[in-house]
Amino acid sequence: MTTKPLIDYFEEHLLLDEQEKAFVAHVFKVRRVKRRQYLLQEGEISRHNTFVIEGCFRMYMVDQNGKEHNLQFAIENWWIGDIGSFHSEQPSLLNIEAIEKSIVLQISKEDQLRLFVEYPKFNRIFRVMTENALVSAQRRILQNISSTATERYLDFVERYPHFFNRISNVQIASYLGVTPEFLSTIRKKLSTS
Amino acid sequence: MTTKPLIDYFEEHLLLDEQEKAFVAHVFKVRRVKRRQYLLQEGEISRHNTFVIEGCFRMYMVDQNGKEHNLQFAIENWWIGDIGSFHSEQPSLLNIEAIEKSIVLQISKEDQLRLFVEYPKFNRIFRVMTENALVSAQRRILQNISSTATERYLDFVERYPHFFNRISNVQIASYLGVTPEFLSTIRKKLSTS
DNA sequence: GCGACATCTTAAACTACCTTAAGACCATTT
DNA sequence: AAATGGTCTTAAGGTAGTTTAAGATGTCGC
Repeated sequence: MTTKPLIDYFEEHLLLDEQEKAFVAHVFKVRRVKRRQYLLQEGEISRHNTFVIEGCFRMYMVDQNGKEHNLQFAIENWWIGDIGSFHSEQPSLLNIEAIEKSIVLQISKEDQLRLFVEYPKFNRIFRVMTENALVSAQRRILQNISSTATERYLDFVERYPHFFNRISNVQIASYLGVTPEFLSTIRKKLSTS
Repeated sequence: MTTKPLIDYFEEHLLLDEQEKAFVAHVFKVRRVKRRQYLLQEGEISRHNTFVIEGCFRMYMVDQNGKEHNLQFAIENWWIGDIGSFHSEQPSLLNIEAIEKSIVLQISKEDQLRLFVEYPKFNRIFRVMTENALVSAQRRILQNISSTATERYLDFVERYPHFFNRISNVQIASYLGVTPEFLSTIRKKLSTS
């Protein structure tokens, strides 16, 4: 039963009855993804919401100079997707790439709407999930406008130790908003002090 | 009827019946706020969710060096509040200060829970509102890690022309994550080119 | 009309971060 | 065994942003 981690996740918010569990198992589809494979590419419309069962992803934007900037990582029990594109049905500016061989559960927009209409409880669960994501995003904004790169790096290591062990420094630098070279000098200063 | 702008706002998402409108008018309380008065101060628990009828606010954090960093502004028809503290009932790290003499509508946590339970439609409205806020926050994160201060300033002016005319450059600099002095040199360079 | 106070600007010295380029160290592929 | 490509590091010179201090302007209470 591949949907077990997802049902467990939902039940951390609200308990589900058998009918709801069955519906979740029915509308979320398993998908296996190779390393370097994309769930979403710039220009496409995001048609699915994705929950990670196993593996690791990054979501990034490419700027005018062709440089990549990581907005988010996702590992086991995290959600990933371009909410804006998913809702507005406009082409996405983001890319979602598997950093490791992965297994995910995906729900389509139509099924998610059915989920909300037929089982209103999920409106509430998704509202709380989104609120939590917003709080994290606000934390990161404040950190970006108030901290040095060194402070941001230390906070990242402390806050996401599991990410830190799985993700290359190139990707972490891109998440923190510095060049890999500068992250390297930060790490050196920290290790020799 | 002071709640009209709020009901109009809700109805941009979903139409309300008379009962729902009456409940909204009942649970949202009008509050008048002087310039420089606070809706929330660091260390307090956020007990209300606030919708601005008239006036202007800023929400900011104070860092270890005593410097203020603006997370958000809010004018007519915007929401403002520390969602994290409101939900977790933990002391807030944020301050919300009136930049202008203002009028707001506030709902308590208990009433908001009643709203969600008795009129489930609002779960959906608030979910969508929160999703939109999250998309904006993500945009800002990407901009912070990928753009120069000049680009961020130009984007701010274009995106929020009404803010731009009402808010001092000191406050805008604090929102953009630069010193007021540097914002001044940015503005000079832009005006002489 | 004066004093007190906030806002905005300018400039010089300083620090954080970037660019470019190169070399070392892997893990894969051929 | 050699070639390839990704990761991490080091270093030198450049640009973006900060700090401090000072002066100009404007606004408000009295």
